[in-house]
Amino acid sequence: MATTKDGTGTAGTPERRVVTDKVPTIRDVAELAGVATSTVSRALSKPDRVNRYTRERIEEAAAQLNYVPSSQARGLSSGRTNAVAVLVPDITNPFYFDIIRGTQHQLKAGGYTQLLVDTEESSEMELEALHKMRRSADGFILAASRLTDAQLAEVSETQPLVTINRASTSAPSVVIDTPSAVIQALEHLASLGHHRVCYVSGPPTSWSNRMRWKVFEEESAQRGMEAHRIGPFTPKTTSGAAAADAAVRTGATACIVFNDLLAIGMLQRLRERGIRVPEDISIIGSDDIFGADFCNPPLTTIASPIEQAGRVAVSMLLSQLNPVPGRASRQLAVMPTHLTIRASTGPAPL
Amino acid sequence: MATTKDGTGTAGTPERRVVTDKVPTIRDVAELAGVATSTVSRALSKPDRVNRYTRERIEEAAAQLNYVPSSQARGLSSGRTNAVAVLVPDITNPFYFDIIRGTQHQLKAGGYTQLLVDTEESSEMELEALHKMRRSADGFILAASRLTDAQLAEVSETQPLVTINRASTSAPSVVIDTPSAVIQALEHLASLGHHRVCYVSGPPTSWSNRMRWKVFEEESAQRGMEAHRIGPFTPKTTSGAAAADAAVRTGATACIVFNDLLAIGMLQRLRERGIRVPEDISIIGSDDIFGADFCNPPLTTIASPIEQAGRVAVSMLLSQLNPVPGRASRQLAVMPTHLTIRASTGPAPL
DNA sequence: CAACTTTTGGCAATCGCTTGCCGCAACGTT
DNA sequence: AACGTTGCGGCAAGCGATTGCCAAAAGTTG
Repeated sequence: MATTKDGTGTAGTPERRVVTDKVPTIRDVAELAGVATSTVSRALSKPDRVNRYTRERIEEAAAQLNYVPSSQARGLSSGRTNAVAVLVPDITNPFYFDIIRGTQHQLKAGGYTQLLVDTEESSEMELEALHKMRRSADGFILAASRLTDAQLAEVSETQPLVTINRASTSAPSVVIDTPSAVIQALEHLASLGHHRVCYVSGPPTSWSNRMRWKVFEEESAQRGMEAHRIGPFTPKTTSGAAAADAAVRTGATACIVFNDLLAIGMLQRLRERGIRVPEDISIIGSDDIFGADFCNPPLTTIASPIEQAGRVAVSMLLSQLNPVPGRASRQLAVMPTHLTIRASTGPAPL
Repeated sequence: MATTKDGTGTAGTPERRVVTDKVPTIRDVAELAGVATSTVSRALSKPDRVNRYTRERIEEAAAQLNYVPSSQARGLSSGRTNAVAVLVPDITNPFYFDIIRGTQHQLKAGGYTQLLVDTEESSEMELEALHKMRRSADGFILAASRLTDAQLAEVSETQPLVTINRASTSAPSVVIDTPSAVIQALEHLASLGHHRVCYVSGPPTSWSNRMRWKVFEEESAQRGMEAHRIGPFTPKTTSGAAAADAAVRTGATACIVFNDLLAIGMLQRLRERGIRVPEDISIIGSDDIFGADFCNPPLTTIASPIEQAGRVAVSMLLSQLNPVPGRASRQLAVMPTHLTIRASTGPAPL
């Protein structure tokens, strides 16, 4: 700050031309450069609309005054805010941290500001945010939206949005390749000799939860495995105890768990109860969140490039906001998954 | 801007007054309520400036139109943006997640929007953000600022800000009670019979890192312990391996580590090398981040209410932004700490 | 060289809201 | 009864940019 430069002469009190508490506006720049404000505006946002020489003069003036355009004013007159709201169901959950990291990164790269909102797993709050921020965001990224298809369709009618982990016909989405992931996991368990498997369910409003169970059910049937299902559980470590107990009661020798958080909670409970993982029961989590590699035992999990999902979602949104005439924007991105095998899975007990 | 307005009656297709794609402005509300826009504005932001009856009529009209004021326009004319920027050195780090969660929560409660920025551990980026967002945020929360005292003083001159984990005479701050924390930790180690202790240092630009070492050094001297120091290390799990190796080489029987991330990384490396924790070496982390309780072994750590720190920081900032005449706003908040003893510390080896 | 097209920059109208100032009523006060 | 007070609402001037429209200047063309 306090850039003490004074370009021209400014004879007078030397040194004191800068700062002076008042922030410079486009008019100050225009004055200094000897042009109209409209020209400054153009020079700064549509560079080829003005003569190169003029532009340079303006840029110099702007730099000299340390000018930063007011996003407020800009937004008001242009209708764009250069901000994108990212809605997540639970900031507490490390899974979303990765998404946030991805979106943050990509938004910054595109010159956008990220408005982070926690919807607390509630579709009402989600709708409310969508409504209230309508004016202050150019678009929305909905991570694991809790909205119904109808709501989603309606909302996407009026505002640009991209969903993550929630397929939808009405809005572009980034999804994880669940089927393939679950199949890989079951394959892994089958090869270890497991026959009785259990799906530990997450929030019923979660689309990905429903998807996982669907594939789990079909695929285990196809392999002649006995499929159980317990839940729903809140996807937090604290629900792990209940989940673990329920899982044990089913008699299953292996579980595929809605997410790592829950899986880690189960791990803790099982250890408390003296049930050995993986000797007595195998656990597979999902998401490969921070911590999955150093919990005890390290968790076998369905890994996916979550951060990248955030990035891709942003790109899709931005290309929707600033369409390139020729190219249609992508409507669906499927992120690949792979099974990261660690120590929480092992041969089925005899 | 294609504003299609026609004020008066618009008798014609009945019923079609609502929605019609165009978002309602304050003028629409005023018209519907039969008052001037200024009255609407007041009714909505300074309720007792207008007659109760009038206000109700306006509120009703607003509700009917589904009116949401434009934060852009509001900001432009009022000079306030109702947004606060939260600057963190590294969104990757779970420690900051807790802060973000805290600030998010409190900001929402106060009707503010959170603008999240990752400064990537760089003081330049921090300054740049501070500068660029000057107009778009009413205030700043600097978590673990990397600025020098002088820079901080200068910046806080022009914009309201609160620092977290960084004491400063120029700006209100929320800090962790480091001395007490380190003393507790050393006390714990002493009682377990440790004599050779090592401080595993984090980023040299981190104020809390410097503080911790200072207290560590003084206090261990006072107890006649042999104090080593290694580092600096990047505070990430990946640096843990180097840190672990260096720590072992010092011959210390216990380490206090700059943060949990690094400590967890060390735990992994030690385990790889077959060095037992806590039998061969004890490890104490700091922050009690997500994962500290379920890593292997669970980490003894200096815990502090981080999320609350975020909340407190926001309260301090907001009370600075909207001062209550009578009450001076707090300049310093010290968050208490306590040692959470888990399984990574034990008696010194013989 | 006249007629046209392109570039380039200025004018001024907005964008949607806030707020200082003013005026009108309805109420007390002496 | 004349004169403050107060309470309440309207007028209109901005806030700081963007942008449609226009005119002058510069470049092209036959």
